[in-house]
Amino acid sequence: MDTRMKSTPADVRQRFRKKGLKLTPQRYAIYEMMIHTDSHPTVEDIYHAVQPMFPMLSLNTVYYTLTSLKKAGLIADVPVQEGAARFDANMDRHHHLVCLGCHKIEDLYDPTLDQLKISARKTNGYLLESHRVEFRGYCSRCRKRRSESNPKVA
Amino acid sequence: MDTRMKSTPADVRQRFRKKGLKLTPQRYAIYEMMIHTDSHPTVEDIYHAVQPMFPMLSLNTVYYTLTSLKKAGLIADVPVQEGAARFDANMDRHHHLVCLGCHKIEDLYDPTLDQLKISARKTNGYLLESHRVEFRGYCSRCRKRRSESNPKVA
DNA sequence: AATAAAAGTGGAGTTACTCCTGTTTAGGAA
DNA sequence: TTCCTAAACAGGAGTAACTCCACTTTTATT
Repeated sequence: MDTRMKSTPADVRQRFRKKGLKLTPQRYAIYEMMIHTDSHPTVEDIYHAVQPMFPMLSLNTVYYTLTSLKKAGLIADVPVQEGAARFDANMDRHHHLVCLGCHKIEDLYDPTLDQLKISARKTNGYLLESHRVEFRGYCSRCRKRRSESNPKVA
Repeated sequence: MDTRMKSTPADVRQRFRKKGLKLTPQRYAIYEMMIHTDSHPTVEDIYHAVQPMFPMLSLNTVYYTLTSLKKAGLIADVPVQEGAARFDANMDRHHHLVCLGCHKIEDLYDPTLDQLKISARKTNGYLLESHRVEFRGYCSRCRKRRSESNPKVA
């Protein structure tokens, strides 16, 4: 179900090579970190996770690396209303569940959503490439916090 | 189909009152402008459209007004990957068609998309409030521009 | 007409990037 | 194995898009 599971160092090396990306220690660490989380981290999150291994790491390098990985199609970014950009190394077809309270983003796998179509008439002349579905609400923790301060909300 | 059509000045006055919003000339002009466009304008777009009528208008007022209108549920913002936030005074249920070339956003009405559901098991404990669907591609103008410079793309 | 809360203004401050310059390094070629 | 060049890295400066603050003005109510 998830391509991230079968990413040995050799897999990563080959994947980078195929895209013409050089494999530097910093870049490898950033990509590794992203592959092993499903938290949709921000640039800051990634920087703080990787910086201990590379004390001289520049925030700039994180930005540059994310841009390179995105161009190569190895990661994607998740559009959000609030705050900093969020990134995702899970390139399998999926959608998102977004918490309106804590801004947590969870993955949602649903083949029905993958197959959504709209009639040609409604595409308005667009050549469609993809679509995404986002469900919004409150995660269980935020629900609890909200119902404690305001018993009216479920 | 579109609540924006039946917004006379009296309607707007009443709508504001109901939400406890004072009706100032600046605020009225901003809301009016938003009601009469389907371009999903940015803060800058709104400022430039309204400022000629109010030479002393502060960009800050536009931000403050948009925040107030959003809190009151009279407008919504559209999450986008690139650039500044986009706003929408069309509060009817609808989805969006986003151009990857020029970042134009068009409205998409489709009852099937409105009624999407996911199984309780997949909601992961979330209390869902809403969902949105975004179709991405290239609008007719960007398609033409792209096919001129690169005949391989449709 | 008086009043209080809300709204408007301009300026300073902050966040999240983005650009620039110079240095280092990966990976292919000699 | 060393050499070479494009790619990648680091640090600093610069910018866009807000956000906050202090003060003034206006709205809607009494």
